[in-house]
Amino acid sequence: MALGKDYATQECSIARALEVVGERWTLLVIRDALYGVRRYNDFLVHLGIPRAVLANRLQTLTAEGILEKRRYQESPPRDEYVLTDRGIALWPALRALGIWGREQLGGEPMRTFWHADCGTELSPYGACPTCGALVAVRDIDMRPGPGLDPDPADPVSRALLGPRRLLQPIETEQQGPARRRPA
Amino acid sequence: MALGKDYATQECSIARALEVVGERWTLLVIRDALYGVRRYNDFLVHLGIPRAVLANRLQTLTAEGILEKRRYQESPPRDEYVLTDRGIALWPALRALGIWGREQLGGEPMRTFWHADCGTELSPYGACPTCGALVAVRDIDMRPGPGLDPDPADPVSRALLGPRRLLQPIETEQQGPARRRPA
DNA sequence: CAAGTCAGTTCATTGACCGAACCAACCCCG
DNA sequence: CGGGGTTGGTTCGGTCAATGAACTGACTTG
Repeated sequence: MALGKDYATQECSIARALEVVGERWTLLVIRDALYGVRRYNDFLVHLGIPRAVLANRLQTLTAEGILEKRRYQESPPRDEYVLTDRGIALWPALRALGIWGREQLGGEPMRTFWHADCGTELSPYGACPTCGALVAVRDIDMRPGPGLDPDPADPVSRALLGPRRLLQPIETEQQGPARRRPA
Repeated sequence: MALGKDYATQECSIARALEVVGERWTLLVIRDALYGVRRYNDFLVHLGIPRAVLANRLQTLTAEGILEKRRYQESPPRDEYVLTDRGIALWPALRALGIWGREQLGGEPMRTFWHADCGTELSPYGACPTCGALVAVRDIDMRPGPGLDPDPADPVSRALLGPRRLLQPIETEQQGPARRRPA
């Protein structure tokens, strides 16, 4: 949201959090990053966000220490954006929002979350009913739920069809340059 | 945020939740409502939100079934805005955001939350360590924390100084009409 | 009736978002 | 080397929302 001057005067941790991650699109970028999206173009097509806004959000989130920009190849220089611990710590907030959305706005669950170590589905607040303890984000398996309606035209959406570990990088088929077309 | 057309295409409960409560100021209005704020003017001065935006948000939230508009006196007709169950259900998401804000952005806790029945401070995810179970929002006591820096000019801020039950309506001193001034 | 409160609405200005176009670096193929 | 293609941006005009200040209208009290 970036309430600018007004949020700054708020005597509240919630307001300060929203000052950083409350802007339009920001939490969805972080959600995608948790799902394993790391590259500019993957965010772009999966979110349907305007290019300028995405560039702005990635820069802001990097400056806030929520994402880290990392060179992952040199030949054509390419960077990826990876969540830091500070970004990963937003998982409980995102999950709480998602649960509210499903319970209150109706619909089948789109994705379900499981403790990878023991195969139990997570409780609403992220604990494992079998183990009793909170589950680290890296130990969470995400599986498609009955309400999921993927977009076949979107490589990221396709990559998220199978069960996946959270934060595990998505491999969209690199289409490489200059492929001659069939016709 | 109200991503408008774009959020609608998102195959995700988080996006649908943000479509409803993600706009600027919206979550802060709901936070205040959880703290017991109910009246237009109290939201106005406590949040420092532009009047037009507040009116818009209250109307939207009422239409979404998150707030309920209620006539509480007739002589000058006055309405108050009270959280519905759907609105109260946002408490875990707001708490998760607040915890992230405090842990990641630094600072002392502004407010602490306790199980009213047994006097134990709540765990980060809203459970009572003593009783073991989740605590209903109405059974939560809010107490000022070390980081709280109240604004003496704001009646709501003053009313929130003492320990309070969540959702318990705030009584700002009704100043009534037409008071002659000291000078 | 004057003065003041509460809950808005109206309005001009500013800023953010949007979509499309454009650009630069690079890579491969012929 | 040139053409075509991809990635990751930036630039630009149009539009839409937020902001702050002023105004309205119902009401009440002195």
